[in-house]
Amino acid sequence: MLDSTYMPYNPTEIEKKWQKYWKDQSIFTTEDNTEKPKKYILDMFPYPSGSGLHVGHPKGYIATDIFSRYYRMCGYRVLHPMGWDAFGLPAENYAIANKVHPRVAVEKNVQRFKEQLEIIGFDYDWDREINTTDPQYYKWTQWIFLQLLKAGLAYESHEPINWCPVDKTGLANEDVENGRCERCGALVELRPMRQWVLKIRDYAEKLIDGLEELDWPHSIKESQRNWIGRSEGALITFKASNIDLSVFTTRPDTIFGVTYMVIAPEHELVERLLVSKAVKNAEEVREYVEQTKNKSELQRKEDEKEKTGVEIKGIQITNPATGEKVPVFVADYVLMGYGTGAIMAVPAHDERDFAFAKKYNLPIREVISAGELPSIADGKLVNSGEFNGLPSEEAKKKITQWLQEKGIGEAKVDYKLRDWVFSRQRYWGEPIPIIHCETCGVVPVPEKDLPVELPAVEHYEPTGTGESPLANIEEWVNVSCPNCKGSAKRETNTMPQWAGSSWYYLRYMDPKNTDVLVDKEKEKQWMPVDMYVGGAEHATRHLIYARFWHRFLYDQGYVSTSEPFMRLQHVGLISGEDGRKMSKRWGNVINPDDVVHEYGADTLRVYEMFMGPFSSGAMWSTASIRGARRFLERIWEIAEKPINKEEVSDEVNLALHRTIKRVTEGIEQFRFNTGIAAMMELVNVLEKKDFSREVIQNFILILSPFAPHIAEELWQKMGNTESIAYHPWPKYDGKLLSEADVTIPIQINGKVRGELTVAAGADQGTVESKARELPNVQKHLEGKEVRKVIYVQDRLLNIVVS
RNA sequence: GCCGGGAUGGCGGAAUGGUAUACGCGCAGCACUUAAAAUGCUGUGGCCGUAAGGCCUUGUGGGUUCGAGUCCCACUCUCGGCACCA
Repeated sequence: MLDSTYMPYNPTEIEKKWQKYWKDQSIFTTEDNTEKPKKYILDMFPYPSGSGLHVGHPKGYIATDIFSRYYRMCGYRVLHPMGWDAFGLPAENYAIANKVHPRVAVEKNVQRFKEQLEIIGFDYDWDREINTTDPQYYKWTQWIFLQLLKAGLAYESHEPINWCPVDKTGLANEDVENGRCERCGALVELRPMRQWVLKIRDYAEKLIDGLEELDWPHSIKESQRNWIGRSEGALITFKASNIDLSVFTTRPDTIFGVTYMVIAPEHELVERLLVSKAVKNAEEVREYVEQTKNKSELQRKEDEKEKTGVEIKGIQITNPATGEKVPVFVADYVLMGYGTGAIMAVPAHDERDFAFAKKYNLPIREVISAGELPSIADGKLVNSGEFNGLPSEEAKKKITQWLQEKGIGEAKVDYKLRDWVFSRQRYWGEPIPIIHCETCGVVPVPEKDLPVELPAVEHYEPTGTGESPLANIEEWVNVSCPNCKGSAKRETNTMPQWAGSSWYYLRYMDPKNTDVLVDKEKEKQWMPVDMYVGGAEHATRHLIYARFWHRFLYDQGYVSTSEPFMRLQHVGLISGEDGRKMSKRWGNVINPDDVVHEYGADTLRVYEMFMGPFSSGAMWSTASIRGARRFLERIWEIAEKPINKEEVSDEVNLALHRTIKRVTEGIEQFRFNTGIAAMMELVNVLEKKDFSREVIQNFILILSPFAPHIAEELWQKMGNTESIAYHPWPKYDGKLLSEADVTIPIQINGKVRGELTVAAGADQGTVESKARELPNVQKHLEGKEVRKVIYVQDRLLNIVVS
């Protein structure tokens, strides 16, 4: 019978109690003690949308919470902060839809998010909370932009860019998915516009090389490599009497197969040729160029199958390899955005050129022997003069060298990565700190005048004209030039949502000291981030942009590490019970507040970590969450059991140490599901066996990162007066584990016919003779000849018979 | 099309080349209850068998090995990323 002090498990009560205790006692204030080793554990900070959190959002935060609590107990000083990525279109659109100022909406949403996070019992140091929309924060976002400008990495461009007609703003390449706006799904148009652009391409090589040293998921590294898209090839200049045409190719070995050339319609050379009078069909060409201009990116992609183009008659270019004169086409299957915007066409060895050549009856000359045409594979060269017989690989080098000697070619590495279109024609973002002066031109705002604050306005809806709503605020726009004091206007474009998140991890190290980007000492104490956790959708946006800015700041000497995030883990999405993405639209949203009220925060935490591998997606299951609650209730009951023994049985002790090992490894490797399974197995043992005080104490310690409230409560009930959060993590006894008896299978011809429990390290003779005594083994050996005996110590015995 | 994952009971999933199906959910039977819920106990991959035990089983087909979910080859399906990228 349970004694009179027995209380049933009541999470509502104890969770409130411990959350208040942690707050009142500042338990999770970041430690300054630099004697301790550090761990910087970071979540991708959310942006506070109007709809609040659903149960999928906290999954990553639960993981970093467990991770940080674990390392704190292991004696590390831990930095585990949280903040708000509050600029950007969603916040602004929400504000417009609900007719409130974005600042007001953000404040309200932050409040709501914070409440939702707090009831889950996270160990965030809220003294370090940051918000990208705080002028003291974005002052430094603007400052970084000025440093990029100073370093020649920011420039104004008037090239056509992606324009979203619904969101009424320009977009970066990364914001376009299959020709549609990533955010709203509208078809993206091409618009020539004045834009601020960052030269991320200059960092392509460094961004690829830097991936080497990172402990990131393979898939993310591959995505980034893919996105940056490095290819090695040659830059070759083709000459005609009046023009030079420069092309990039990865297949210089096919140069003898060039039978025509193609220029993208947007190529500036087209216009130059048309005015030169050498062109006989200028009208026709001009018409084609006009036609393609009106095609959107998407239309161009849809037209993929049917290649179109028009020959520029009267112009011929000499193939330097053959000496042959070849025609020149304008065709939109050649993109202005990659390489030089012009290609040497090798129809025999390129599928696109092949299709085009077929359609326009152009010669197709095989120069690589590699099967049926068009063949894109490497092979041996044919029809290639002195290079005949060489394999492609070697020919690429030799031909490039030969072209170089002739002064018309060189080896060249090119990238798919586009420069970063950095301006948005919207209100809710960091103003770009630039002043346009009538006499001095582009003038950076002096650093002492930062931040350039976003003015308070009544109307912040997008204008749709390609100008930011800020352009209408005359008293803000009109300023005097910092150089000549003459009349000047502010830049009215704002920065993209990704700006503030490209350096926020630096601000957490010293959030109050906004006089510097980051304190040098503090930066050295904490960087790099040891564990970064967030969604996979950021693979080619945030994670590339942040690496780019960080690498730039490193090159400029502002930070001490070349990479910001050493280890990265992905959160797998939680979908609704119907298997669909959790969304209002499907009515399948599960609110974490409701789960906490019904089952408790500890149950939510344990359940989400137990659902499956951390980076895999999982479906929410209201039926399954009961299992997590039962697990905690059983622990509660076990802790109520009177302690009968101070001496521990070997069996229980072994079970405990096995569990400590598995939980320890589970946390370090982000395999929380198997860690929890290990603890469940221990519960199964402790329910049936007597155990000492030490056993249950150690169990509560390893449970505490997962279910901190119940752990603190039980810890206190056992007479401890200090928070469990800083109690040393138990160590498992490796010797105990390796010396324990082992049960090994006895196989005959690889089939299990029995098992034996023997002392660890038992020798073959002992095991074999014991095995031969087993009746079932004898039965299977009868009348058979033993050919071979395989013995793996502590693992198995396999008798091979014929 | 190219690049990268993945496929294990009714379900989520576990397994350094060494007893496949741990742990949980669900389900069934039993106990408690007037009853239900909750809780506890027992069972739970398939087939044969009263049992002991046997045979089969990790998407498909081959291979390496004493031994393969795990390694190799070919394929099917599936999920992500990229895609007229020269």
